[in-house]
Amino acid sequence: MQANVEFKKLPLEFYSQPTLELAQTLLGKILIHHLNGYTLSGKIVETEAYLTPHDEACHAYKGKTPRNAHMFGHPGTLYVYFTYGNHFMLNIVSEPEGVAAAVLIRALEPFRGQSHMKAHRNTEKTKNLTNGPGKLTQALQINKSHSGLSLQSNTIYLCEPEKIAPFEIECSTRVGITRSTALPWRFYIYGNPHVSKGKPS
DNA sequence: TGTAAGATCTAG
DNA sequence: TAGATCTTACAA
Repeated sequence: MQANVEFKKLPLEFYSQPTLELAQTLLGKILIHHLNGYTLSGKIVETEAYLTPHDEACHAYKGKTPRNAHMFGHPGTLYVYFTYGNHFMLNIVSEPEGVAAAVLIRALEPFRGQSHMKAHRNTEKTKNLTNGPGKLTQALQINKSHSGLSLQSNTIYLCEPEKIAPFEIECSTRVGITRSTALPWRFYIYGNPHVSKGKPS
């Protein structure tokens, strides 16, 4: 008997939709990471879209570099990068190969493996585990070595939740950037307590 | 080889 | 509210 069949892995074609639509449809999906024999998972509650060629805030706006190469890859690939000396950012690559676009996962609602997440984050507050892009990668132990990994792998992947509670999608300007700040490409589940404290203008 | 900037977080 | 922290990119 397989007890672990309650979730259905999202097919590759799911990631082929336009980036702005993908950023919205990713809300409510379950992100799963199998690590050292246990499972860490959470529901996506906040995303941001980054899309060339019109987005100056996108890492690949000035062209392809070794750092952002995965952003040009297949849809459904992970793009993880390191910033501010301390933090990894988790992105899901979208658009056909050769087009630089990705959706940043900004916040999760913790689901499985919360005790492990608390240990990774060195905190006891569930609310403080994954309510920010740097926090969720620390809680789920995601780092640069995962960049370029396919979401069809059995290590990290996305699933459709068994029951989908109705929710309202809210959009706003993006957080923490200095260029293209007017684009309303941040999406989150309205009223969810795990959404990060963004300061949209 | 040197310098500046950055999709953040935490403590005070 | 400001500082920590270090990788990446770019110019000389």
